[in-house]
Amino acid sequence: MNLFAEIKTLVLENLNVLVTEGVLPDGLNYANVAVEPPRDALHGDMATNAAMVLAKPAKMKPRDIADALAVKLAEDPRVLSADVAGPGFLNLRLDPALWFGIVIEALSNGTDFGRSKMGAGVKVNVEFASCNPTGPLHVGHTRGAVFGDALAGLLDFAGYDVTREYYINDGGAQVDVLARSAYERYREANGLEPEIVEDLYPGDYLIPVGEALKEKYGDSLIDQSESVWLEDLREFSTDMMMDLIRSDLAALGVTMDVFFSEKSLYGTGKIEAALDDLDAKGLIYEGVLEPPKGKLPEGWEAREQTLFKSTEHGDDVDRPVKKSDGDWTYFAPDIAYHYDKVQRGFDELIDVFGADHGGYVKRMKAAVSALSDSKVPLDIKLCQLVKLYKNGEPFKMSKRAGTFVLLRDVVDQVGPDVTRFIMLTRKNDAPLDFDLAKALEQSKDNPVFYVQYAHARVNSVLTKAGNAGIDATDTALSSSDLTLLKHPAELALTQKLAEWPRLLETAGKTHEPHRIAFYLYELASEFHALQHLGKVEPDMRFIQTDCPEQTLARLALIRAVAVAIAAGLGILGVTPAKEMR
RNA sequence: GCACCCGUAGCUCAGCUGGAUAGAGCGCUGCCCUCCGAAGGCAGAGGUCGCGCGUUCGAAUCGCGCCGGGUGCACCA
Repeated sequence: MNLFAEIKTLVLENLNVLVTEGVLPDGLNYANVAVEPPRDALHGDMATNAAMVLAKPAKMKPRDIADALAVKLAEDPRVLSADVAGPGFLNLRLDPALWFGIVIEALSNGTDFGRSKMGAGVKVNVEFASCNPTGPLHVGHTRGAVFGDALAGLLDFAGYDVTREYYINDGGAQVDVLARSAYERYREANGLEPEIVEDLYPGDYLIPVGEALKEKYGDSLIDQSESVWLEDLREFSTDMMMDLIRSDLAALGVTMDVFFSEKSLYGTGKIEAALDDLDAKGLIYEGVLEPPKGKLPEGWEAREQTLFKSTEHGDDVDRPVKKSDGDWTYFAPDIAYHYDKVQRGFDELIDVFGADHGGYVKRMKAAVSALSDSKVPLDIKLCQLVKLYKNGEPFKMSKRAGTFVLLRDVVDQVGPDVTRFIMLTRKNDAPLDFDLAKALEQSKDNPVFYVQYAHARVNSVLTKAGNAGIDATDTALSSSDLTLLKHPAELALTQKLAEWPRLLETAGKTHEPHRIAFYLYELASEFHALQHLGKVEPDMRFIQTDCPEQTLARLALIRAVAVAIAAGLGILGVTPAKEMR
C-alpha cells in the first residue's frame, strides 16, 4: 500500500465530484496533480498542488478550487483536516491510524515490505558488467556490476520481470590478443622465456592459463605457427577468463541469468538478419561519411562503406556497419545483439556502460528504436569513474594486475556488502570516491555502518525485550495498540516509514537505485534520534517495564523500521547486520 | 569544432521528474552518558543553487545562450 497513492486517488475522486457538481469544468487533465509529503511537517501530513495546477485550465482562482476541494476532502473519515495555505496548497492532516497501517504492513510483509506491482510484469532486460573476457574485473567494472545488479533487484521489487544479462565480447580482435598472450604464458609454463611484447596482456592472471594449456597440449604447440593454435587458444582462454569473471561476480554476490556470446552472432546469419531488418526499413546504404568537423584525425581519407542511417533515429551522424574491406564493424554485432533482445520479447532494455562509452549511446538507441519500430525503449546508464583511496591517499597498485586495481582487491579488503553499498551512495553519472579505510570505519560518516548500526540496534532492543519476558514476535507486535505512539518523534519516524513504498516506485521509474541508499540513511538517522531520546527522557525509552502496552507499540514501530532497512538492503544486495562487531 | 555528463555550504554530495523558509555528512563552535549500543544525539555558524535571458501563479529542477570541468568523437573494441 502506498499511502500517498491512496490519498492521491482520494483527491482525484473528489475533483471528479466537483466536476459533476459543475464547480470545475469538464475535461481537465490531472496528470500534474501530485500528493507529496510537505517540506515542513508543520504544514501537515500531506500536501497537494491540485488547485494550483488546475487553476489555469479551469480558468479559476487557485484558492477557490482549493477551498471547494478542502470541503470535500474533509468529509472523508481518513482526513482530519484540510487547510488551504500559501498560493493554493492544500495541506492535509490524516487520521494517525492511517499512518500506523504502514507499521502493520511492514510487520506482516517482512522483507517484502514495499514490494510493488508497478512494473505489471513488464519484461525488462538489464545488461551490465559486460567487460571483455580478457582478464579479471577491475574497480571500474565493479561499479557497473553493483549498479546493474541493484537496479535489477530494484526493478524486480517494483514488479517487473527482470533478466540479468552479460554480453561476452568474444568476437573481436581483443580475443586474438588474449590468445597470443596466453600462448606466451604457455611457453613460460614449458620453461621458455615469455615474450610479452607491448600489445599483449601482461597480467599474472594468465599464468594459470599457460599452465592449463601445458596440461592439455604438453609441448606440442611450441614453435608452431599461430595458424595452428590461435583458434583453439582463443576459445580455451576466453573460457578460462569467463570462469574468472564469473567467480569475481560471485564474490560480489552477482549472479547472471544469461551469458550471451558475441561470437554466436557470427556465421549464424544473425548479424545479416538484423541488418536485413534495417535494410527493409530503408536504413542501410552505401556511402561516404563526411570528415569530422574541426581538426581532422590523422590519416583521414574518404571511404565508401555500408552505413546505417542512424540519423533518422536521433543520432548525429550515420554509422558504419561494415569496414571498407567488407568486415563487420564492432557496431554490427551490437546491433544484432540488441535485435536478438527485441526478438526475445523484452518490453524494455537497459544497458549499463562505463562512462567512456558515452559516445555510443545515441547510435545504440537509434538502432533499438529502428529495430523495434520505436516500441522498445532502451535506457543506457553510464557509470562514472571510481577513484580509490586508502586513508585519503590514492590507491593504485594491484599485486596481481600491475596496472589497475581489481575487484578482488576491493572485495577482499572490505567485503561485498560494504563494496556494494558504497558504490550506490552516488548517482551513477557522478564520479565516486571510494576510501578503503573509511569504508571499514565504524562512524557516522560511513553510511554503510550507520544504516547497519540502526538495524543492529533494533535487533538488540528486541533481544533485550525478549530476555525481559516480553513477547516481541511480529505477530504479537502486530496486535499492539499503535495509537499509544503519540510523541512527535515517533510520528515522524512512522511517516518516514510510510515514504518507503513511494520512494521505491520513484527509484524504479527513474532507474536510480542510489535513492534507496540515501533513504535508508535518512530512515536510520530518524531512528537513531528516537532511540537517543530515551537517554534524555527516560519515559521515551522503548522498553517501559511498567507499561507493557506502550512497550509493544514502540517495539512494533522500531521493528517495522528494521524490516524496511532489511528490505532496502536486500534490494541493494547487502546483508543486514544483526550485530556490529 | 561537435556530442554527452557534471557545476548546489570551506570539502564530499542529496534534492522525491516544477512547489512553500534549498538539505545531509565531514570540518568548525557549543552542549548531552547513575549506559534499551555515546560506534550516538541536540543546537549554532556557513549558500547570488556557475552566469544571463526566457517559459510559469511558482525554477536548483524546464528551454535557449554563454563560462568552467570531465568523457567520447571516422573502418580499433
